[in-house]
Amino acid sequence: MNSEFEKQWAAISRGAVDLLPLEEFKSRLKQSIEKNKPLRVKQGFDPTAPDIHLGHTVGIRKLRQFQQLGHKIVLIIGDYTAMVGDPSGRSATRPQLSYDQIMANSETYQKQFFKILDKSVTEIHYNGEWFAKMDFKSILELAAKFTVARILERDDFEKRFKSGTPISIHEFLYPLMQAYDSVAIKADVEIGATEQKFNLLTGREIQQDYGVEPQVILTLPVLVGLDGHQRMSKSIGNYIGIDEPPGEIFGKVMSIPDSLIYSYFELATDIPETHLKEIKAALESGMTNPMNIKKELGQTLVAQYHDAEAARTAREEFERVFSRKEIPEDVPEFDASGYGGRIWIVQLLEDSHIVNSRGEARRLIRGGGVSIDGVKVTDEDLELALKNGQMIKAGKRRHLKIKI
RNA sequence: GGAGGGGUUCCCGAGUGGCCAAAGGGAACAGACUGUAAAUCUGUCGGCGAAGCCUUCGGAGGUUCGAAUCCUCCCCCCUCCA
Repeated sequence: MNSEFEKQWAAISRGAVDLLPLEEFKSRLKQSIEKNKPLRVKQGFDPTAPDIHLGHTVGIRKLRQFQQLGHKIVLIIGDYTAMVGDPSGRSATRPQLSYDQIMANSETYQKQFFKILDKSVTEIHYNGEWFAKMDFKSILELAAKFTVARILERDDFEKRFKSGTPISIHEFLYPLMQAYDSVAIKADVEIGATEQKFNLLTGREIQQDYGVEPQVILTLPVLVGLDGHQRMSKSIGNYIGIDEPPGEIFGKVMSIPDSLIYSYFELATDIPETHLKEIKAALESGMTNPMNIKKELGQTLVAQYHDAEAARTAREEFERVFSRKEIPEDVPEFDASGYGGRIWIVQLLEDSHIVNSRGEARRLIRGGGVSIDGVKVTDEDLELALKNGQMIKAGKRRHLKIKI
């Protein structure tokens, strides 16, 4: 029994930043093992965008570990909280989404969750299940359980308040809603990123107010996005979606700053501990070209969300197109048969939607970014004699094959 | 309700009558280089076959030869007081 606890504790605490309150957490786990009663482990996701990205997977992968240890995972799809938008870590109010948009997103969310989690043993709830039924009186009761001073303890609110950035009342409700989710599903454990700590702890207090045994909490590091500074987020656009095509995932991985390589391995992949150590050593020694380690990261992630074959292809494709500057495998064709054999290059770029405007086409040409069959275009007035199979390249990623 | 301060291009932010398609930074895109769609450096960064013209500085009117800049009304945000 004791060794079972040690085993579980090691798995659970790996990679975690905070386990609070620590002793309570341990005893809850012990009890669960002794009584053979799985812990109810909760995490909420607001379907504010159609994609689950690598940042989400940090938590989801932790959930899977719990699941593999036999605990009960309870996913909350925050259809109601999404209408507020979690202000955590944000410096401005989120735009409010329409309900239809939210529902459409939650569809894709569910599909993507179960790329990682085992659907058959996962409990899933929309928080609209309870919030839609709440009347105003119940909302007042909930709101009365917390004070403005307490909520202003939260760093992001405090900053906004002090700097005079608007905070709407409904944003104050967010932590209470998330906390109430824990009441509704009787969570034993709630997990989230470190920036969620306040919300998670609020859950404890509100649960007690409603006579439910308070949850313990587990926080995980925030995954930094492609830009290397801000947290990975859909709204910032610095993310890798797990549903993206192999080439996209691989390419985006290659675009992260070298400094992020290790944390991506640590937080977003399944590689064993021993290999993780090797990677750390390799990065620190400077003996290995970080590019190669990054390629391995890209391949690992593609394999994780597609398969090993796709990963290999993505890598080969990347090496072909970007390292050797050759032509990619699949180039979109453009039917240019209607031009009578000749076309102004700028017009061609615009008509094929490879650029957004003629101005952009001109600029690209001036900057030396356009080539035809490998020959750089220097004249923006060029009247191109069209040939079947001609390859047009605009910038490093946009290719076009002429079809007549 | 009162007093004051604001709303500028994707974002932040400068600009208070012509030199403003609007400084600077960020993002983005491109080029060079390379060890990568890293880093670094350089360039571009509203639209138009490019000449000038058109659209843009919260909205609608107005003053003026000329308005992001001045006036009027309206909308929105912030601060302090009540």
